Amino acid sequence: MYRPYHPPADPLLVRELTQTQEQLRGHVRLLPLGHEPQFIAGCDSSFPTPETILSVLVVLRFPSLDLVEKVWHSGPVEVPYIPGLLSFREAPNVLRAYEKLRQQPDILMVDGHGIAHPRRMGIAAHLGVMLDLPAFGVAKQRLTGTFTEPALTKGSISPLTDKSGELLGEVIRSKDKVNPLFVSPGHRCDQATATRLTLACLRGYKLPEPTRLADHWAEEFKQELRAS
DNA sequence: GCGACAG
DNA sequence: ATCTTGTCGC
Repeated sequence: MYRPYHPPADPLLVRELTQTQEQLRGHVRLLPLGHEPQFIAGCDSSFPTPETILSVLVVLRFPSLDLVEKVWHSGPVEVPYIPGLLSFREAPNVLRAYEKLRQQPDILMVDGHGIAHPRRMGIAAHLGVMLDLPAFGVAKQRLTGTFTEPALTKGSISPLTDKSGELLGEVIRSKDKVNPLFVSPGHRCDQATATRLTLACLRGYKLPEPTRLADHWAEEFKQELRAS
Protein backbone atom coordinates (compact mmCIF):
# COMPACT_ATOMS: atom_id res chain seq x y z
CA MET A 1 0.00 0.00 0.00
CA TYR A 2 1.22 3.46 -0.89
CA ARG A 3 2.09 6.07 1.69
CA PRO A 4 0.16 9.35 1.28
CA TYR A 5 2.31 11.94 -0.43
CA HIS A 6 1.91 15.57 0.57
CA PRO A 7 2.63 18.01 -2.27
CA PRO A 8 5.42 20.50 -1.51
CA ALA A 9 4.20 23.45 0.54
CA ASP A 10 5.35 27.01 -0.10
CA PRO A 11 8.17 27.67 2.41
CA LEU A 12 7.15 31.29 2.81
CA LEU A 13 3.55 30.35 3.62
CA VAL A 14 4.69 27.74 6.13
CA ARG A 15 6.95 30.25 7.87
CA GLU A 16 4.21 32.86 8.07
CA LEU A 17 1.54 30.51 9.40
CA THR A 18 3.93 28.91 11.87
CA GLN A 19 4.80 32.31 13.32
CA THR A 20 1.13 33.18 13.71
CA GLN A 21 0.63 29.83 15.39
CA GLU A 22 3.39 30.58 17.88
CA GLN A 23 1.65 33.86 18.72
CA LEU A 24 -1.66 32.15 19.38
CA ARG A 25 0.10 29.57 21.52
CA GLY A 26 0.84 32.24 24.06
CA HIS A 27 -2.86 32.65 24.76
CA VAL A 28 -3.68 29.02 25.51
CA ARG A 29 -4.80 28.32 29.07
CA LEU A 30 -5.40 24.80 30.37
CA LEU A 31 -7.80 24.85 33.28
CA PRO A 32 -10.59 22.64 34.58
CA LEU A 33 -14.11 23.67 33.62
CA GLY A 34 -15.68 25.29 36.66
CA HIS A 35 -19.06 23.60 36.41
CA GLU A 36 -21.08 21.17 34.33
CA PRO A 37 -21.85 22.53 30.86
CA GLN A 38 -25.47 23.04 29.86
CA PHE A 39 -24.68 23.22 26.17
CA ILE A 40 -21.90 21.49 24.24
CA ALA A 41 -21.11 22.19 20.59
CA GLY A 42 -19.56 20.00 17.94
CA CYS A 43 -18.08 21.04 14.61
CA ASP A 44 -16.90 19.44 11.40
CA SER A 45 -15.71 20.61 8.00
CA SER A 46 -15.87 18.91 4.60
CA PHE A 47 -15.06 19.83 1.01
CA PRO A 48 -17.98 19.53 -1.44
CA THR A 49 -15.48 20.42 -4.19
CA PRO A 50 -11.69 20.87 -3.98
CA GLU A 51 -12.16 24.62 -3.86
CA THR A 52 -15.12 24.83 -1.48
CA ILE A 53 -15.20 24.27 2.28
CA LEU A 54 -18.36 23.56 4.27
CA SER A 55 -18.37 23.84 8.06
CA VAL A 56 -21.16 22.65 10.33
CA LEU A 57 -21.69 23.46 13.99
CA VAL A 58 -24.24 21.74 16.21
CA VAL A 59 -25.22 22.57 19.80
CA LEU A 60 -26.52 19.85 22.09
CA ARG A 61 -28.02 20.16 25.55
CA PHE A 62 -25.85 18.42 28.14
CA PRO A 63 -26.05 15.77 29.45
CA SER A 64 -29.23 14.82 27.57
CA LEU A 65 -27.44 15.36 24.24
CA ASP A 66 -30.65 16.59 22.59
CA LEU A 67 -29.98 18.60 19.43
CA VAL A 68 -30.68 22.27 20.10
CA GLU A 69 -29.34 23.98 17.00
CA LYS A 70 -27.35 23.44 13.84
CA VAL A 71 -25.77 26.01 11.50
CA TRP A 72 -23.42 25.89 8.54
CA HIS A 73 -21.33 28.14 6.37
CA SER A 74 -19.46 27.51 3.15
CA GLY A 75 -16.80 29.55 1.40
CA PRO A 76 -13.77 29.28 -0.87
CA VAL A 77 -10.70 27.26 0.16
CA GLU A 78 -7.80 29.68 0.51
CA VAL A 79 -5.08 27.64 2.19
CA PRO A 80 -3.75 24.19 1.23
CA TYR A 81 -3.63 21.31 3.66
CA ILE A 82 -0.27 21.24 5.40
CA PRO A 83 0.32 18.79 8.29
CA GLY A 84 0.43 20.80 11.52
CA LEU A 85 -1.21 23.84 9.93
CA LEU A 86 -4.68 22.41 9.38
CA SER A 87 -6.36 25.13 11.44
CA PHE A 88 -5.46 27.86 8.98
CA ARG A 89 -7.34 25.99 6.27
CA GLU A 90 -10.49 25.19 8.27
CA ALA A 91 -10.81 27.52 11.26
CA PRO A 92 -11.74 30.71 9.35
CA ASN A 93 -14.83 29.08 7.87
CA VAL A 94 -15.77 27.48 11.19
CA LEU A 95 -15.64 30.91 12.80
CA ARG A 96 -18.03 32.26 10.17
CA ALA A 97 -20.45 29.45 10.96
CA TYR A 98 -20.09 30.13 14.68
CA GLU A 99 -21.33 33.67 14.16
CA LYS A 100 -24.66 32.26 13.05
CA LEU A 101 -25.30 30.44 16.32
CA ARG A 102 -28.04 31.82 18.53
CA GLN A 103 -27.39 29.49 21.46
CA GLN A 104 -23.86 30.02 22.70
CA PRO A 105 -22.26 26.77 23.95
CA ASP A 106 -20.31 26.34 27.20
CA ILE A 107 -17.65 24.26 25.48
CA LEU A 108 -16.70 23.16 21.98
CA MET A 109 -15.69 19.66 20.86
CA VAL A 110 -13.57 19.85 17.69
CA ASP A 111 -12.80 17.22 15.07
CA GLY A 112 -9.02 17.33 15.32
CA HIS A 113 -6.33 17.69 17.99
CA GLY A 114 -6.03 20.18 20.84
CA ILE A 115 -2.52 20.39 22.30
CA ALA A 116 -1.59 16.97 20.90
CA HIS A 117 0.24 18.89 18.20
CA PRO A 118 3.92 19.54 17.33
CA ARG A 119 3.61 23.10 18.66
CA ARG A 120 0.71 22.37 21.02
CA MET A 121 -1.63 24.31 18.74
CA GLY A 122 -4.04 21.94 17.04
CA ILE A 123 -7.28 23.28 15.58
CA ALA A 124 -9.14 22.81 18.87
CA ALA A 125 -6.67 25.10 20.64
CA HIS A 126 -6.76 27.52 17.71
CA LEU A 127 -10.55 27.81 17.74
CA GLY A 128 -10.66 27.99 21.53
CA VAL A 129 -8.29 30.97 21.59
CA MET A 130 -10.01 32.73 18.66
CA LEU A 131 -13.41 32.39 20.32
CA ASP A 132 -12.09 32.64 23.89
CA LEU A 133 -14.25 29.60 24.54
CA PRO A 134 -13.44 26.33 26.33
CA ALA A 135 -12.56 23.76 23.67
CA PHE A 136 -10.97 20.34 23.27
CA GLY A 137 -10.16 18.03 20.40
CA VAL A 138 -11.25 14.54 19.45
CA ALA A 139 -9.20 13.18 16.55
CA LYS A 140 -9.41 9.88 14.72
CA GLN A 141 -5.75 9.76 13.79
CA ARG A 142 -2.50 10.47 15.62
CA LEU A 143 -0.49 13.50 14.57
CA THR A 144 2.34 13.37 17.08
CA GLY A 145 3.29 11.57 20.28
CA THR A 146 3.53 7.91 21.23
CA PHE A 147 1.18 5.56 23.02
CA THR A 148 0.53 1.92 23.80
CA GLU A 149 -2.62 0.40 22.36
CA PRO A 150 -5.40 0.68 24.96
CA ALA A 151 -7.36 -2.50 25.80
CA LEU A 152 -10.01 -3.43 23.22
CA THR A 153 -12.93 -2.76 25.55
CA LYS A 154 -14.94 0.46 25.55
CA GLY A 155 -13.63 2.98 28.06
CA SER A 156 -10.02 1.77 28.02
CA ILE A 157 -7.53 4.62 28.08
CA SER A 158 -3.78 5.01 27.59
CA PRO A 159 -1.68 8.20 27.64
CA LEU A 160 -0.34 9.96 24.56
CA THR A 161 3.07 11.43 25.37
CA ASP A 162 5.92 13.17 23.62
CA LYS A 163 9.59 12.21 23.80
CA SER A 164 10.15 14.07 27.06
CA GLY A 165 7.27 12.30 28.73
CA GLU A 166 4.91 15.28 28.63
CA LEU A 167 1.24 14.29 28.52
CA LEU A 168 -0.27 15.44 25.23
CA GLY A 169 -3.61 13.70 25.42
CA GLU A 170 -5.32 10.38 26.02
CA VAL A 171 -6.06 7.56 23.60
CA ILE A 172 -9.59 6.34 24.26
CA ARG A 173 -11.43 3.24 23.07
CA SER A 174 -14.91 4.70 22.52
CA LYS A 175 -16.45 1.37 21.48
CA ASP A 176 -15.38 -2.27 21.71
CA LYS A 177 -12.81 -3.21 19.09
CA VAL A 178 -12.83 -0.03 17.01
CA ASN A 179 -9.82 2.22 16.44
CA PRO A 180 -9.34 4.53 19.45
CA LEU A 181 -9.87 8.30 19.55
CA PHE A 182 -7.22 10.87 20.48
CA VAL A 183 -8.59 13.33 23.03
CA SER A 184 -6.69 16.42 24.12
CA PRO A 185 -7.57 19.78 25.70
CA GLY A 186 -7.50 22.84 23.49
CA HIS A 187 -8.16 25.97 25.56
CA ARG A 188 -9.70 26.78 28.97
CA CYS A 189 -10.04 23.02 29.44
CA ASP A 190 -7.88 20.29 31.00
CA GLN A 191 -7.34 16.64 30.13
CA ALA A 192 -9.72 15.34 32.81
CA THR A 193 -12.54 17.54 31.49
CA ALA A 194 -11.89 16.61 27.86
CA THR A 195 -11.89 12.91 28.65
CA ARG A 196 -14.89 13.07 30.97
CA LEU A 197 -17.04 14.94 28.46
CA THR A 198 -15.99 12.72 25.58
CA LEU A 199 -17.08 9.63 27.53
CA ALA A 200 -20.31 11.34 28.59
CA CYS A 201 -21.14 12.02 24.93
CA LEU A 202 -20.83 8.42 23.75
CA ARG A 203 -24.06 6.80 22.60
CA GLY A 204 -23.07 3.44 21.21
CA TYR A 205 -21.09 4.79 18.28
CA LYS A 206 -17.37 5.27 17.78
CA LEU A 207 -17.75 9.05 17.61
CA PRO A 208 -19.17 11.14 20.46
CA GLU A 209 -22.53 12.78 19.61
CA PRO A 210 -21.38 16.37 18.98
CA THR A 211 -18.88 15.26 16.35
CA ARG A 212 -21.08 12.50 14.99
CA LEU A 213 -24.05 14.80 14.46
CA ALA A 214 -21.92 17.56 12.94
CA ASP A 215 -20.56 14.89 10.58
CA HIS A 216 -24.07 13.75 9.75
CA TRP A 217 -25.37 17.20 8.91
CA ALA A 218 -22.25 18.07 6.97
CA GLU A 219 -23.08 15.17 4.67
CA GLU A 220 -26.69 16.38 4.32
CA PHE A 221 -25.74 19.96 3.54
CA LYS A 222 -23.04 18.80 1.16
CA GLN A 223 -25.58 17.08 -1.10
CA GLU A 224 -27.88 20.08 -0.85
CA LEU A 225 -24.97 22.32 -1.81
CA ARG A 226 -23.86 20.30 -4.83
CA ALA A 227 -27.44 20.23 -6.08
CA SER A 228 -27.56 24.01 -6.27
C1' DG B 1 19.90 11.46 5.71
C1' DC B 2 15.25 8.91 6.47
C1' DG B 3 10.50 8.51 8.01
C1' DA B 4 6.00 10.77 9.74
C1' DC B 5 2.48 13.81 8.76
C1' DA B 6 -4.99 15.82 12.28
C1' DG B 7 -8.61 16.87 8.23
C1' DA C 1 -10.62 15.52 3.37
C1' DT C 2 -12.09 12.82 -1.12
C1' DC C 3 -12.51 9.09 -4.74
C1' DT C 4 -14.77 4.03 -4.29
C1' DT C 5 -16.78 -2.46 -4.22
C1' DG C 6 -16.83 -5.81 -2.08
C1' DT C 7 -15.82 -8.11 2.08
C1' DC C 8 -14.68 -9.90 6.76
C1' DG C 9 -16.11 -10.03 11.64
C1' DC C 10 -19.26 -9.41 15.47
